Amino acid sequence: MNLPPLIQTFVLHFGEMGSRWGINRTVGQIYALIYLSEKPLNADQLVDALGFSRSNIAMGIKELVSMNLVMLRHIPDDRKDYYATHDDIWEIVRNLAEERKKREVDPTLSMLRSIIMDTPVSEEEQYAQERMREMHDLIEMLTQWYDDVQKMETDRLINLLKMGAKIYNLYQFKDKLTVIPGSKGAKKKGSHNDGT
Amino acid sequence: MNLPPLIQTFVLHFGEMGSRWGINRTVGQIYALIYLSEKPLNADQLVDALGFSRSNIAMGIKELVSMNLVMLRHIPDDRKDYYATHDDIWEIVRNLAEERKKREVDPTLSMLRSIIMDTPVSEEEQYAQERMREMHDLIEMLTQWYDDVQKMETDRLINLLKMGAKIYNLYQFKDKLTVIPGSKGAKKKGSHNDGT
DNA sequence: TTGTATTTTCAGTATATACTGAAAATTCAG
DNA sequence: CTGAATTTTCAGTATATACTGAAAATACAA
Repeated sequence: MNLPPLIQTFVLHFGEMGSRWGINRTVGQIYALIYLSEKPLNADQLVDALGFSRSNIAMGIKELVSMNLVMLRHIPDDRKDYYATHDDIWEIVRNLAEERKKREVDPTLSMLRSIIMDTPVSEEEQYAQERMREMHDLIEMLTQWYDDVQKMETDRLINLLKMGAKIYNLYQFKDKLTVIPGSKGAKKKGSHNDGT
Repeated sequence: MNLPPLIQTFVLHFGEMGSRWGINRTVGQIYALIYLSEKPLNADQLVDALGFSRSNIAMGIKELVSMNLVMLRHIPDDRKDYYATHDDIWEIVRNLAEERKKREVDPTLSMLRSIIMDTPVSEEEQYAQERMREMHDLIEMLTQWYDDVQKMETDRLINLLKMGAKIYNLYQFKDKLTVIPGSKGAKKKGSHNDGT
């Protein structure tokens, strides 16, 4: 590996963290390097820069493409495949979240759904099923929230994040608020939907 | 392994999902079984139920305790150590989130912090550093939001989640809202803090 | 103390995952 | 078509991680 020091530090870090994020070292390093590169990169450039075998790089790229974390690009008069990340880092976060949900949450949710349909045959199973139902309801609530947020445009989302917990201070007074007469599109007191 | 079918399905699922969640099979199964059990369990009961070696169970318990996912309990007139999960599932979610942040986010954030202090020596490094700064700012925004939310009491948090994206509809009208005179503790129009 | 119950550690082994090189498949210019 | 450039596949090998059994450490009743 022969990279500028700043870039090398970042690339190695992503390689090491890979295992904690559910990807392997190669995939982590490939992603890091593409993320930092202004221009799309091809497989040979990745081989040269990172020192993995051609086949390992190919597999890594394949995984990243399937996760929607890197995109195939073509350069005029060049037969090679080039790869780039999204320019918009928020798009990256959305894809990451989507990927994790698919891999880490959805299978559990469907397992829970089916299991809480079954009839418990003992005291012990009855308690266990109750615990599973709690978990199921909680995950469903969180994923519902996630779906709502996932739909928001980036700038709205940023505003919401910046508000942080303060948003709740607004929320808790919702029944005490009213609208200045004449404000276009504003809701009347009591006409809100509390989401239950 | 000899468990009631409902429980066995759940336990095996947690074992399989373990790798995707950054824990191993043993740890996943141990956690699942303790979570479903009404009473605290000791290491021998876990060995009998799951069929792993005593030492493997001990290591698994140790890891779960260090993650704050299971707690040591003692039963009168019994020298054995018993373990239980939190009754409150929201407490579990908080601990899980905290653990993931520590393992998956904090190291990257500190790497980024130090690297964006350095002086880039080339065009290439300059672009890379800009990308890193974007990532740093985004992660910092997300963790700030997370810290805010982490501090909230459970019932407030649930209300907030149930509101989902609808909260933003309230937020965007904040400047058009006023307070019914006499409402205790309510804020006046324009007196809010927009978090910037 | 001593002896027994219990937990923890750790070197060795098994299993799972990552990685490679060679060969096969695909793509596309001529 | 043909054949060179390029990508993909996959069996074999290397590396990393999980797991075990035996031995050491700890806890505590007598």
